[in-house]
Amino acid sequence: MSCRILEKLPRSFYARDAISVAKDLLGKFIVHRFHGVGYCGKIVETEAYLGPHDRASHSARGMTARNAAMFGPTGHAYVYLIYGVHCCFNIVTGKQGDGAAVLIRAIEPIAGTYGKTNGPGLLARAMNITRALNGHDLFGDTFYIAQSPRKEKIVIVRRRRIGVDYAGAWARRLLRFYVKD
DNA sequence: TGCACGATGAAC
DNA sequence: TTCATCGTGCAC
Repeated sequence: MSCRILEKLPRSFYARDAISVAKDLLGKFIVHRFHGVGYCGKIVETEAYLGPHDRASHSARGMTARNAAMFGPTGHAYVYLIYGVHCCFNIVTGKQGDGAAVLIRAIEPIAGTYGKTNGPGLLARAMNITRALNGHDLFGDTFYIAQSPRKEKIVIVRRRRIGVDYAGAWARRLLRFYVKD
């Protein structure tokens, strides 16, 4: 499959503010190899979670056993369980200790995926991303983010984040990004 | 030790 | 539109 030749994103890509990373991740590829199967998907929707000051963020209430990975080194994965059922895949951004991350909400299936991919829980399942990958460095050979193989023009749409109404003013900020259509 | 809640998904 | 479902975090 063509995913093998894709170039990994440099670590400096993630060492920026979550908003920039969330926008720039659109169109990039997630590659995951597991039990001999290669999963590959194009990122089409993300959300930025800025850090402890962002009330909608998991890091808003300080570091706990669950969200420790979110305060870890940039470019690592933060995978958590929501509603006791679904896994959600995030990428740590900024500097270590920032508690900032970008949630991957939807992908476009390229290879190896099964089922739907248009939701945080669904895409994790489709790509076999589990909590075993929590804290995983995204620069290994089995799980990483890669450049888009060809330069394509994408139209980015900004919207409010989903399911964070409890976060007050933070819930209204336009921190969700997706590719038009 | 108990309980309320949620960055959801699937059924109806 | 409604509900199942259960790991977390926090109250007691």
